[in-house]
Amino acid sequence: MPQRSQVLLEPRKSPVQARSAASVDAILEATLQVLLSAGKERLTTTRVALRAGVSVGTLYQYFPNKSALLQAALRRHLAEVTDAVELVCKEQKGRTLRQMVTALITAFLQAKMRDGKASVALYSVSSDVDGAKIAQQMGTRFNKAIVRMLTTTSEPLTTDPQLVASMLQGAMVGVSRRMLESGAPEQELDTLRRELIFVACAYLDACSARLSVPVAGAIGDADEELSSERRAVSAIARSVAQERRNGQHR
Amino acid sequence: MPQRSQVLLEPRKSPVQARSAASVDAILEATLQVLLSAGKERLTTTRVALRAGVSVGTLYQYFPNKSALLQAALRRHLAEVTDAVELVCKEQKGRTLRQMVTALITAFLQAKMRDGKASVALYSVSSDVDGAKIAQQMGTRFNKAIVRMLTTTSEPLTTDPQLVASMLQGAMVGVSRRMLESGAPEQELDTLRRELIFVACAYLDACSARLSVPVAGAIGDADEELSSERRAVSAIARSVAQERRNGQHR
DNA sequence: TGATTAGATGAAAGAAGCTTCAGGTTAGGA
DNA sequence: TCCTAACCTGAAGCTTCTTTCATCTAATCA
Repeated sequence: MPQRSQVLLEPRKSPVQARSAASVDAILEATLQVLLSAGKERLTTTRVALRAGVSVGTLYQYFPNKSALLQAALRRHLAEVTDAVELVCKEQKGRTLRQMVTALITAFLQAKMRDGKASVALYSVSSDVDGAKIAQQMGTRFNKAIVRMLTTTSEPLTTDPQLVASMLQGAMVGVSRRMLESGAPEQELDTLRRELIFVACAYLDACSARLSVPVAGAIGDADEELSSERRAVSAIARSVAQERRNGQHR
Repeated sequence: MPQRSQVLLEPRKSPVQARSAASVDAILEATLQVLLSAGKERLTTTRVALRAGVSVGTLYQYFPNKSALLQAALRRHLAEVTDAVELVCKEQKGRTLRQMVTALITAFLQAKMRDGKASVALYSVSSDVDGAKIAQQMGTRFNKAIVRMLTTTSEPLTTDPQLVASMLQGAMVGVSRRMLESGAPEQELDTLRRELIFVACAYLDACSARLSVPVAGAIGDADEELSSERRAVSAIARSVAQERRNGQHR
């Protein structure tokens, strides 16, 4: 198995007639199915072709090698999730931070769970195949979308939006992955979703208050741990005042 | 390549004399080195043996197959991190929630970064090899340690500790993974660590206040998003009062 | 309808690495 | 010192999958 060093090559030949477009789609779909039913170990190009109702030769007409095939499948899946995220981020511009993260988290988890099994199956594939690179690309789009959204709020978000986005993204991806790999996703989903929103809200509340409070964390000898605690305290104090002003959101 | 369905088989033969124990260690060490220098694709049992200064035959005397070898290497690495976490969790019993998470996050990141490159390299391997199973085992130990720690606090943590632990763990693992795969871990490390602590503190503050506030989230028609927002608000309100009482922690 | 291009086929070549095993070497007790 | 068990060696067998390519069929257009 000559598995040579693969670059991210797209289809050798782009579909011109309708039937070939159908083939490409069937092959990609079959890839997922085989991954789910047979597992990564038993996924062979011949088997995928068989499942797709074509011959291996046809498969190799559109994908230069096995790696490219898996990449395409992975990219397709991740793109779905990322698209969903970008969409909500666009929709939520100008809203309150809480509305933003609530919508964001809900949309993310929904997209991710939409085909949760596929997600898990693809995790196992992403390590070959330069999956990290693809995941990172999506991660970047993800991140940028969040940042763009965050910067449209009228609330005083005094922390680097980039950093805030990293935290949110890390927590979301981390928790969802943990859930997916735990075997019983559906049951925990709603609990985890609510709690994740809660975490995000608590964090953002604290963020939008941080530096707004007079001096606090800037002065003094404080070791870093105390300093970070202080920041949180300030955050909370400030947040209450603001909450009172708003009354309600949405 | 007969890569047959592998169970988690440990060494075929346990080292009796000193030299063989040394061999096993050298082999495990070499596995990591080859993984780092050559990458997963080029990791062959022969190459590992060569690097370890033994012959393939010797390798197969202690590991029934390639898979078992990789499993052992992965397990060894994850155990280091988990051990570190269990240790801090034990040390921090009885302290304040903030002290707990500060120590926890610091220790976790330190252990994880201690050999960050190995972490990343092993990510790529964990998908073959039933790595998920191993990771999950460690995840469970991780989780239990946190829960045990959390339940020793005197502060009013009104949320299911299991759930809190899941959030903390998800966020920690998610953020650290994101960082490790970003390519430039060292630079972001400190910023992310501080912020992660900040997130955790904000969350815990909110948690320990949640239900302590009279009724709030229990009554009413509120759709779930508003409800979760309300909980956060309550949390914050309550937290301020408490902060004032304490003055300082640690 | 004939020519031309797109698309499909699948047997078989080739590769590459895992694993074995028959035979050598070393250590340590009697 | 001798013997036995532990340990080590590495060439070669074996398996399995990827990928090719010569050939065939279907669509499109003049």
